[in-house]
Amino acid sequence: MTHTTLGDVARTAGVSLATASRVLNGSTTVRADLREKVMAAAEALAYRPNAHAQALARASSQVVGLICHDVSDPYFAAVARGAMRVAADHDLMVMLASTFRDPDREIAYVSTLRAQRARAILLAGSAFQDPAWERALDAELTPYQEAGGRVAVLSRHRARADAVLPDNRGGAASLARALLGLGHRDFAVLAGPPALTTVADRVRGFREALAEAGVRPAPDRVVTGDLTRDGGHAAARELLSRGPLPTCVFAVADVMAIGALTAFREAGLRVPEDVSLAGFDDIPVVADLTPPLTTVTLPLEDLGERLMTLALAPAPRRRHHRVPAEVTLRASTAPPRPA
Amino acid sequence: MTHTTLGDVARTAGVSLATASRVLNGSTTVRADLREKVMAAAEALAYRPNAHAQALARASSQVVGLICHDVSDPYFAAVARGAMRVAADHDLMVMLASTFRDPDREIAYVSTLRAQRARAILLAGSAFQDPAWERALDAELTPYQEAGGRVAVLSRHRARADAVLPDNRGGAASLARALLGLGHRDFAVLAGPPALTTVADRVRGFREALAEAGVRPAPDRVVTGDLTRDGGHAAARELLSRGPLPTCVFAVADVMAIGALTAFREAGLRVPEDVSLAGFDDIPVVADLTPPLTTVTLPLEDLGERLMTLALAPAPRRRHHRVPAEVTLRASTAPPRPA
DNA sequence: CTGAAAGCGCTTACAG
DNA sequence: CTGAAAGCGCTTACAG
Repeated sequence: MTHTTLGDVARTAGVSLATASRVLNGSTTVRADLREKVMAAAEALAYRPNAHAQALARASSQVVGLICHDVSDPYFAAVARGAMRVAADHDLMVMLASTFRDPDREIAYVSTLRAQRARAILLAGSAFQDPAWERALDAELTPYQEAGGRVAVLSRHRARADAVLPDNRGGAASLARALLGLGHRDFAVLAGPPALTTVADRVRGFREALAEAGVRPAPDRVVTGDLTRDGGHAAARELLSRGPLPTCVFAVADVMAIGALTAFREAGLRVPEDVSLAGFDDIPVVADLTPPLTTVTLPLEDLGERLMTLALAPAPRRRHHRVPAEVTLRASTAPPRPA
Repeated sequence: MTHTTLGDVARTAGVSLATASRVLNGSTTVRADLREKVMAAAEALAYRPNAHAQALARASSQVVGLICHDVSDPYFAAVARGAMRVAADHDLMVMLASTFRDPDREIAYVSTLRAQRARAILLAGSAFQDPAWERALDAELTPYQEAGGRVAVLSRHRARADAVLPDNRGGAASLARALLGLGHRDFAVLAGPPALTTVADRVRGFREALAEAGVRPAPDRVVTGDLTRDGGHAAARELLSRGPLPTCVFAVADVMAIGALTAFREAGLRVPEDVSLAGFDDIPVVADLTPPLTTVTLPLEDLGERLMTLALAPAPRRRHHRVPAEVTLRASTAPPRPA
């Protein structure tokens, strides 16, 4: 890679490196004729300053890192969109990484982003409830932060960092109450990997609210699957194989609910006539499903915007932005059919 | 940002910069005891080499740029996923940019990626059919390529670069033939911005195949909208307002078809009983819609993988990977109701 | 206002 | 095998 350098520009403009640098950085203290020459030379040579050299000389970079579990998951796609919008407003580039829910890979990416001297590192994926992982993550984050790096996390993490905290537990509880309100007493839960804080919080909130009403789903009515469309599909099939269907099914994420919806249809079951179905997140497409999905609405793009904004505006102490999660009732849930 | 430096490591290990560098780069020519000391020091200091300094010294960087129109569009999300997977295999980080279909922003991002000395720049978004834009893009791409940068584009571009070319025109033609085969003669098209090559190619292929059968949709049956869910929703409403519905509607992208499907349902129309509907792309969710959507299948993740692979494996001359597009018939299309 | 020079944090011939 | 030194492409006090 032999790109044009500042030296080339200075030479063809007949000025010193310093002057060329000043012009290109918008300093106003340069004589007009020299400025012209430098601009012309840069233009003629299609010059672009080497961002690495600038980062080194200025000891600051124009990149920010965003780590998520999977960009192609609509939840993260929406969060990334919001975060990238804010980054663009600040003339920052974002390095995006997908861990595919591999804890080790998450840590490796943080390390890489640290090497890149990213201005900030955003952890958009749910944390893993695993002390060893937390320690390893901390071992990367701490030196990064001590060196001036900024960290912001989405959802509950143990990391000492600014955080955007969607009310997963409260949202799930509200949903449970709404479903109880429709008359349901017989529930199943399609859960994701319990090691993920987000999953744990949602399951917990849902169970707690049911318990308040004296309702407890049987253990075999809580099915674990991948936090994906296919995971939801498989979990729903597993549920069907375990015996009589409950009147209402809660999938801890919309992507799982989508898979479940199709599994139910394939089994000849109608939603909500035969079984009510609810999800969580309110990713864009669920309102276009048939029936439109009842879910817990999170302002996804907004979450991403806040996350980036938090990371970019240093504060004396840690900040926690709690974000309410609201139940959105749609046609996929209805009162249970009288037995 | 004052991170630990190689100098710190060398000092605490009691060796020279060169030796420390060698150990950390895996050189085998370093005495075992010194190697140990260096490793220990690096570990103790939580040292991470400065990627900018490395890029400068080695004249090569570990990043590759990916420019798309909108990460939160499932089409790009899937393409990005594939591209990122390949990047991860090569230990490369990807800088992701969304242009939101703003031609100027696209060029600005190419320029920024050039400044980052990205190893490769991938243009995943459809090109704009606009000579001024093409010139401006070329003005960025040419110096980048001359300096050794690699460029790969997805879908038809005029740029002199490696290309992955989904058969948009052929796929749309095949779809048209399949729909004619069902008995349809009365079509509408929900089209995106005609300045996009992808849109132009799909509309053209569809029209050509209809023409071969002596069928021509009336001009007011071709409605233009944004290439989004909302754009499809609006276009479908506009179509409805223009008079009697055709028997079959082709949306040039699945995201538009999703919006159209909901618009039809809101209007009390049943798909496919009252109107058949088909899309293009086969983004993951369309198989879970009710009815599942007939569409033209593109191997989206694969597209992204190929794009990245192409960019990473330099070749003596330009390569064009043509990717077939296959019709996938699902329940959203059916023979027209006898009049 | 302008330029020579030092420095950012690495890598890598080149000596020894 | 190891180290001193030059160099990567910039920026920015410091002189003048």
